[in-house]
Amino acid sequence: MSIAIAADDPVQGNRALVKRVVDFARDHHFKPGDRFPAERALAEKLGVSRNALREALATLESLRVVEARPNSGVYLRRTASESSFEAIVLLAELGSEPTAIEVRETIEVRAPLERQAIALACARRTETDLAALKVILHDTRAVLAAAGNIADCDQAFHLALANASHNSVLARMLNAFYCLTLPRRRRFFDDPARGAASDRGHRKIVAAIEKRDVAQATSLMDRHLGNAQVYWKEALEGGGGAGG
Amino acid sequence: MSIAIAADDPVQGNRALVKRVVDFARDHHFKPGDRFPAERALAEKLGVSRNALREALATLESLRVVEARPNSGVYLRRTASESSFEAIVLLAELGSEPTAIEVRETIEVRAPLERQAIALACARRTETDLAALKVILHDTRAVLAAAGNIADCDQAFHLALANASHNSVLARMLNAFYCLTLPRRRRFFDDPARGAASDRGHRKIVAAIEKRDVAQATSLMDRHLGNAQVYWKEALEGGGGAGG
DNA sequence: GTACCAATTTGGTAGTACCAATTTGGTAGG
DNA sequence: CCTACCAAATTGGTACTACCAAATTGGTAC
Repeated sequence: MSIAIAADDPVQGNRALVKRVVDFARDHHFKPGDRFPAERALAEKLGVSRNALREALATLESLRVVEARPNSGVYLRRTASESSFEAIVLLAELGSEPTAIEVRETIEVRAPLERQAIALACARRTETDLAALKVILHDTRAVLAAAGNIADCDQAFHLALANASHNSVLARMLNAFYCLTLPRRRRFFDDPARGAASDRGHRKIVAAIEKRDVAQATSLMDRHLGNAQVYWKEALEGGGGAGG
Repeated sequence: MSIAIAADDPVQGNRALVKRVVDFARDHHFKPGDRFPAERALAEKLGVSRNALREALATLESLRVVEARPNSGVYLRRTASESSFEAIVLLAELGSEPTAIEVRETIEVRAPLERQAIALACARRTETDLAALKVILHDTRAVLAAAGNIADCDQAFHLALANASHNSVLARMLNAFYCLTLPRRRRFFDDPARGAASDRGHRKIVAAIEKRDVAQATSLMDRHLGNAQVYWKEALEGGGGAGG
């Protein structure tokens, strides 16, 4: 198990144009159901070719943020809940930090998912899964010894946990959460003490998974996530970040 | 609260092309990390313009199914867990029924999300939320009286429940689940008896939410989802569908 | 064997043209 | 005055060509 995640691109290609289109809607105080200017006009206004704009619109349509009606126009979706969770992830990758509300909502959803993941992992984890988790713990200790930032290790740990649940849907969702919060987590782990505390929690969790002790593992995860939630709430008023 | 959901298009526009690109990878036994033919070559092979192909690739890239590397090529993402959950939803909308494994995994994820939604709904539901739920119950009874299919009512009910949780991230995810399973649910509710049983469960749940009784509401939801799971499992061997 | 350069290949972008369906606006007929 | 009808304009959908910059490739000169 390597530590290669999805989030890597520094706002490039048509991603930047996607952001500009979203910004256009925001700047013009678009409400759900509102219509965008015609493709030709919008392309000229944004200073790009119609092709490039259409690729951006295709992206936004696949995320159910907009809806293109032939011979009519491109419309903002009627409700936010219609659009995809991935839309938030995309915007986050684009540099738009999630709002305080989105962070709260994300925490509320992540907790039961992580709880389910660890419960399934206890039941289904293989020796390979266990070995992968232990390798990450080993790597984490190495980074901590060098007083480094363990954000990547932390992400790898939780992703390995999700994989150990042998539920790819769950893994996809949790991976999206990690991509969403990676920048904040990186800042959070600038404090090595937090990294060490997180690492201790991880080790206990791995031990519980090794014993297949569902009750203890979920209990440990609840505590682990509880710590994270406290930090997130601080971050929402102050300036820090959150851990996992 | 109307009953307007996202899933409506019968495979149109560039969605069809997206499916063809995915099918291309499947037919050629692509493995994670494999490279697609160059855009110009692939466009010709699929009999479409490079523009149309690029729009399809933009869609697949936003769903993290493929990755385009400039001056190199378009590659299938290394792992399935890297790609977005929305990718499954998109493919489902395209007509690719989810596999048995995906159905099992979906159930395992949906349950804790639905549980969280109802818990939050008990705490946060407004009178408006409650009224919306009751309107849907009323509509459902009307459909049942006409021996109709309550799949849309069922979806509206669970979506209203998600909205009552006042967590848009949760609502987005649950909405994705409903879009994913709508065709099967529609077949499931061809049997009016199942519709009536589902309706009874919904009414009890609304009563519990009205009393803000979290324990009872979650208990009722567990039972409600438990019924659905049984039917899903039957559907995986037999031919039916599942309810919610 | 090595260093270097030119041709090819790649995704990224722009521009133009056309199609089909819809909307719009005016006009002829009642 | 209203209706019915038709033509022009608008819209998203598609195709084709051309060019760019970066990377790869292959051969050549040293």
